[in-house]
Amino acid sequence: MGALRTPREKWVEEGLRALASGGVDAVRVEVLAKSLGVSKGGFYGHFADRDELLTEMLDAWERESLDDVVARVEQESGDMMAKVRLAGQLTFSGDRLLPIDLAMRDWARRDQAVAERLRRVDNGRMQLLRDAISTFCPDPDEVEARSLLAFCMAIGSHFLAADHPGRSRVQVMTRASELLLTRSPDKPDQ
Amino acid sequence: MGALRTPREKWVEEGLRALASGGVDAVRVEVLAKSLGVSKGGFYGHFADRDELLTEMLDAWERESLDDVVARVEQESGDMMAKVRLAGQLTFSGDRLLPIDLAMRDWARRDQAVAERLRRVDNGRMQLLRDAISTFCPDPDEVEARSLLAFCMAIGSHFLAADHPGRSRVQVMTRASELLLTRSPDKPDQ
DNA sequence: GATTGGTTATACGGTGCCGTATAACCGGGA
DNA sequence: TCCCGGTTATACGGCACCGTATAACCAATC
Repeated sequence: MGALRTPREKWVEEGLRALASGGVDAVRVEVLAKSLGVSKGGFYGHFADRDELLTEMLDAWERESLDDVVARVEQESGDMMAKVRLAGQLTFSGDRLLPIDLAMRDWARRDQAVAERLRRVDNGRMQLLRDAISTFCPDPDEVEARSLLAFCMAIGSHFLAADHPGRSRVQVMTRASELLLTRSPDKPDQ
Repeated sequence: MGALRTPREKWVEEGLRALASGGVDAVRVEVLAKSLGVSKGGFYGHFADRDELLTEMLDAWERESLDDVVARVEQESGDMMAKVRLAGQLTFSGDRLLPIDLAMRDWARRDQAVAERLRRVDNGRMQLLRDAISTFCPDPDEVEARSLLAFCMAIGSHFLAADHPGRSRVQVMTRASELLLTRSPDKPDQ
């Protein structure tokens, strides 16, 4: 029998790379073939059509950015806060997952199936935030609000183009994180 | 002389509509023509090529979502907080500007020229937030952090798919806004 | 080393889009 | 009314991509 010379995973991997750098519309099988140094002939041995590749990409991404991440986070020894930091590092730094994540979010706005996947992933991440913030914030409504703000910042900052005169973006984000992830002084009862 | 039957602005308008619902890659000359009930013949009388339409769309959007908005905001009679609310309403509610805004942000990630436009627009909006938050928050670093968080929430919430068990998204955002746009109790000096 | 099965290159028809060319159209000025 | 210039429809060649068909290929097995 012939061996798998460029297996399914190669196509998925290259597809995610194309998605990250050019959006869904940049995922073209003939383009991927050229990037892999291969003709598109073999593609249709692995996939029925382009759509099948796209859902395969969704599967791979969901697994990698949700299941794999929570697996690694759960065996983290530190406290809740350390777990959140680890999860953030795993998915939002490194040049691989972040651009894919952002592209997925734009894609999800126009495709219901993608939105569903994203919902699963985001719910997983939100739960991490809730657990961490709950350790110092007693009001569940405020926990939810802070979690949303933290998540929105992690994502939204990549979609913002504003400058911060005299400061760097990371400086501002560091300060913002302190506001969100730190016990605020007790409010005087009003 | 012949009259302008479907003038430049019509094409730009339809282009922005396509951008809003399908991203830049959905802005196709022949598609717009069909939407306008016209053949593409006339298009190339107004524009040299598709790129010229795209930059024209950028011009129109920048004008409408920055210049027009600040003009209307400046003649708002209320306090700073009211101005921010008005600006937010003008650009983030209504079904017109918001989807265009989101599409622009994704586009900007792959096109430097678009990123420049977005920067101008975002800087204008950030300044509104700074001015408003400064009225009750004395620490300029914290003003910057709160402004970033508020802006990130306004944008990022549209890219998040997470649920909030037992609450609605607007409820959580309302609570989050209170956290950001309201004086927090003085910290005990530590 | 011949067989065999999946894997691959190549060629093909079809489609959607770009930008050009050309001729028909049409309303205001002579 | 007749021209005239800009506006438009239509047709065209080109390109990129899809999915199919077919034959060459190649590694494992016999």
